[in-house]
Amino acid sequence: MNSHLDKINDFTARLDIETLTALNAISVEKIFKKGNFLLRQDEVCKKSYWIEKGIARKYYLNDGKEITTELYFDNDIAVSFDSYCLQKPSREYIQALTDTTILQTDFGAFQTAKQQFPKLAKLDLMMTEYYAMWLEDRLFQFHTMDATHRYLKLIEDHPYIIQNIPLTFIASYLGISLETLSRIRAKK
Amino acid sequence: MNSHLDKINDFTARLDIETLTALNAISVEKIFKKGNFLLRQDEVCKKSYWIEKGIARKYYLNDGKEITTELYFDNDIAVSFDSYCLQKPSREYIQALTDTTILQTDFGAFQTAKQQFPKLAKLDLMMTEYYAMWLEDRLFQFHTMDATHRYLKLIEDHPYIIQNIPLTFIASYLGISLETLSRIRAKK
DNA sequence: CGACATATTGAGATCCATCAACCAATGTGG
DNA sequence: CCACATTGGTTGATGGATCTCAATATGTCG
Repeated sequence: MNSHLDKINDFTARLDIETLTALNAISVEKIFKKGNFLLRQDEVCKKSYWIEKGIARKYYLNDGKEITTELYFDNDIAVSFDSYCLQKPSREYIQALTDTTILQTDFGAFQTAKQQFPKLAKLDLMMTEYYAMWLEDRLFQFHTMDATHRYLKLIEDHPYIIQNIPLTFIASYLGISLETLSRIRAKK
Repeated sequence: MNSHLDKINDFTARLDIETLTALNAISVEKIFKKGNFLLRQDEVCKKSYWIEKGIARKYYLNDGKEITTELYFDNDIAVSFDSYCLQKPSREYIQALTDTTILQTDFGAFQTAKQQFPKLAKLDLMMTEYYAMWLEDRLFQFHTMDATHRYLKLIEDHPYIIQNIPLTFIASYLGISLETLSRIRAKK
């Protein structure tokens, strides 16, 4: 799985200066304070957000309850995927959980840049593929693992997660109740 | 969600003759008998399979038990995604559930063709995006709906499914046991 | 210190899996 | 054309995992 991420990193590391310059030209650094929103429901996701430093989460409301769909750390890229691809209103919120430094890239400008710099188009495809594989893996976990195993897998992959993120968000990310998560943690 | 599929159909409908000819040149029609495998575990998925007519499923083995991850009908495209993208051995099987006519396209030839015909590259991205959105939606269902609602959603989206596919596969696709599915059906 | 968010713990209810028996339709070999 | 196996589906009893509601505890920060 991570071999694809390696491929992406390798690919970006080898980008020629012209392509990199073009990418920089359409990107802006921004800082979001803890609790602030990079994106809200019903807004169109017009930027991709590269998390330089900090923690963020993506979530939506279902029956008034927040369901966390993704957690972001350093070097992750955050978008509300269908809103970004289709440029339609987002069902999801993206929120900074700590003070977070972000490099945001404009959707429209990126589409234009892709036409001039084919490597950016290639990069776009690779990142989309990576996201699809990540989703497949997450689905696999929901399909085959119970709450305890999903939790163990999560802290195995991201040990630092428990120090930095409130349990409520982790529980909802794992698709279990806060109470169940608390009990799982009490046991082991 | 389906607006993206519309976009794809619209896009393919408008492809120029040169691009279409190139695509045809690297595609072959094949027929698989009911029960036969388009792809087995540990093989590399070197083709994409466009289902012209018939039904197929994708599944993997977990603890010796089959878990169905996707069901395919007319005009769906089947691949074992990570095996196809990374050209590494597949965890998944793809199997014809009826006699099935398929247009298969070679991975390597398609990569080459993409360089010559940018519209194929665009198409590749669009289809990958569509798959990611489909996965997001499926994850959403696992996250928010119980067995009954997942079943009702499935027959709402694909009413013909129950006439054509054994309950065992549908149950495992929904992430529930055969018995539970049977009881759900008995009720409503 | 007080106040509000965050986490733990307990008890009961609910969903669903598992195991096992059973049934109906279909196919096959003798 | 019958005896029997196979496949696909149903039904019942039981237990385990997890949710919900509610009470209590622990933080954390003004």
